[in-house]
Amino acid sequence: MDDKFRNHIESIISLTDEEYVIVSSYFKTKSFKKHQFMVTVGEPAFYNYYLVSGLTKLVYTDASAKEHIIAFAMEDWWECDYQAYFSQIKATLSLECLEDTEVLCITLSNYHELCNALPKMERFFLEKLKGGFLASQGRILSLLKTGVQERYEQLINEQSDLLQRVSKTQIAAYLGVSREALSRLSPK
Amino acid sequence: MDDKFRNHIESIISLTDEEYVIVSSYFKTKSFKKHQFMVTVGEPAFYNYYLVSGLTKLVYTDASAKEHIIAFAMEDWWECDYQAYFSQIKATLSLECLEDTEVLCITLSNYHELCNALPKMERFFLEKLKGGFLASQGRILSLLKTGVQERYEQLINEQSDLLQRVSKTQIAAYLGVSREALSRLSPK
DNA sequence: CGCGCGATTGAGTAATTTCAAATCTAGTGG
DNA sequence: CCACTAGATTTGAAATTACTCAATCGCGCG
Repeated sequence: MDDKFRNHIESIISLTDEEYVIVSSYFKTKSFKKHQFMVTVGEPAFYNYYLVSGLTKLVYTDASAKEHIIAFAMEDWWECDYQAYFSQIKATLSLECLEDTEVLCITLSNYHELCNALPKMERFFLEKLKGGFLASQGRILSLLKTGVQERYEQLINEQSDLLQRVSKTQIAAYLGVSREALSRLSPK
Repeated sequence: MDDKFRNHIESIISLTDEEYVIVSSYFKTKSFKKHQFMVTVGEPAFYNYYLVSGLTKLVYTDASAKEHIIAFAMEDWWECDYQAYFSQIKATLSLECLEDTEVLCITLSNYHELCNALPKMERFFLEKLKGGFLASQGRILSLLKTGVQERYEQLINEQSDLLQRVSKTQIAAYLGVSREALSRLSPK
């Protein structure tokens, strides 16, 4: 049933059947419907989520109710308000489903216990964190390079799958421009 | 001599004297003068640097020779073109000294060997990566919240030390606005 | 058919960039 | 102590870009 998850982990470290059973035991399965919130602003972020399927957006809603999308997450990605999760404080970001979504999730204390029980999982999480860090730095760079046009084209090239699953309003909130400005760019 | 470095590590994991000797043996000391490059675009990023003292900027220079500052790094920070370092490809970012800088540095292969020799160092690096990831996500958010004014005020509050050591031209390149626009903001 | 949502278009306004010139500051040598 | 220079900062003004608010278009669904 969770072959996908096992493959995901084994792309970084190898596991025996017994070890995989141990790993699995620390996770819980959940499902969410489109428009449901996996993390809600003002509430604790109990879980770190591995997306088995579906699509979510990690959002900051500012004082004037405008949404800013920090990241999309889909199949095989991990997502969460990590600031809130790791510090066990209330979430300032929301994680909302844009499609029906299946996840495996783990609490922070289970995460620590799992790393104790199976230290090599620490290497796995380190690699994931590394990936997240590099992706974030790349995004900072693309936001600084100012050219909205360029950012949009880069998105078209590198994440064309996203464009088919997400409204342009969401894309605009991700690129950091108004939906009208996005609409006036290059050949659709 | 390296008490500072030891304290830095021991703020996350504890080390015996012998262990600290092992750790140290994987690092090399270097010093750079103001305006020297610790990482140069087009060359491999051989080292990950721990800054003992000094100040550096991590920069992307775009096609029109405009500089975009991804991050500043100072005492007790780690910095490097991580994309290039971890993938062992040529750097697309430069790391330049804004002041004379003393570092401890480690190659990628030494990093791997160190983690094998002393697995708990993996937890240390994981924590550092976590810090970098959270900082990057915070920066993405502050770039999306658009208000340049707000970004500048946030910088004044949270990094007032930086303002005294860095020119406004650099600050502007970090905030993502022209130096003229920055100059026209709030009461200096 | 008509409703509702997303995308587009239009027009006026606000913010930012660009280029140029003026000002300021710190360090140097007379 | 003063003049001089180089670099950084500020100011000015025009041009560009993006935002906001409003209206319209397009399409799927009940």
